[in-house]
Amino acid sequence: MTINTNEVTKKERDCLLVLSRLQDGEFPARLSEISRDMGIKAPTALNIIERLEEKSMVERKKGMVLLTKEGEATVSSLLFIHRVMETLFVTSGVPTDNACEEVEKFDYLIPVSSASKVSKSIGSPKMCPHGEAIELEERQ
Amino acid sequence: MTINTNEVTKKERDCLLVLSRLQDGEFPARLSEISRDMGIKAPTALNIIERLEEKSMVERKKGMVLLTKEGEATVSSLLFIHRVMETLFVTSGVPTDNACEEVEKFDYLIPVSSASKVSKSIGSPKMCPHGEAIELEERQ
DNA sequence: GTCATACGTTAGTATGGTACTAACATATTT
DNA sequence: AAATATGTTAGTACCATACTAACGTATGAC
Repeated sequence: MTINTNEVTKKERDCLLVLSRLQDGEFPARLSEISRDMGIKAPTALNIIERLEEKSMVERKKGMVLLTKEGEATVSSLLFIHRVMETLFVTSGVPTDNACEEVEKFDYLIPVSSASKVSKSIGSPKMCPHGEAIELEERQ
Repeated sequence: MTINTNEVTKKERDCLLVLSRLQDGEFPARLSEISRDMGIKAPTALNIIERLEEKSMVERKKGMVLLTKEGEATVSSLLFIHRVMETLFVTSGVPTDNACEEVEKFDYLIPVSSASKVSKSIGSPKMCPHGEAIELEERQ
């Protein structure tokens, strides 16, 4: 499977991550929850979700919004890239909260292959500053 | 003076760098040259230049397009950030040409303060992979 | 069973960034 | 004077982002 970062916009990226977080909870994500979490109105969120659907990253079934395999792979890449860059920033002296905010503005523009190389060169950290695992599910 | 990266769009960034390169030549930059260099039509380039003018980064005098002090400070920041990230990528194993292409997609979104910290943490390199100096004119 | 609330959806509109063509104005060069 | 280059204006277009208003559907309260 192709790892498809770089094919999403900033808000699509944000939506994918919200979706991934919600999907880990008890119930599947619903539009109202997504829009609330993203701080945008339902029609705007729907618009983003429909674009993600066209990109085969999301499926909808009876009001539930679900990540596809492709969507999950993209989330996995995005999280990996985000955490690598965040770790780089924090170990360089950027305060953790700043690092997170700053990195989310550009992480989705970095190829996973390059983030992977950067990760190795900073010692393949296993944890990001928030204590989340740094790992990549699929590799090509 | 405030260093104002993060206040430009991708094309404004590109335009500033083209402007900086042209300004180092014999003659001041002209619209036709800028649009040729950027690979876009004159009206599109003019539109970008007008936005940069509103941001006080550019001035126009009799068809000449000139960077203001603020514009030059922004270019200086942008080049610094670009070269730091490019160096990081290349020393991590990303081929030089790829690194340049990839980094220009997101360098303008990184705060100079963070790039500065990353620079120190990778040993304050003096040269980027293209042999250009890595330095910052103004610091706050 | 009806009413209210929540939710999803559609339509319409708006703004900003990027991009074009066509047309025109102005200046320089031949 | 005509041709060429350059800059400018107007009009249009597309995408991403965002909103409101309105409508349909469903679910739970009473």
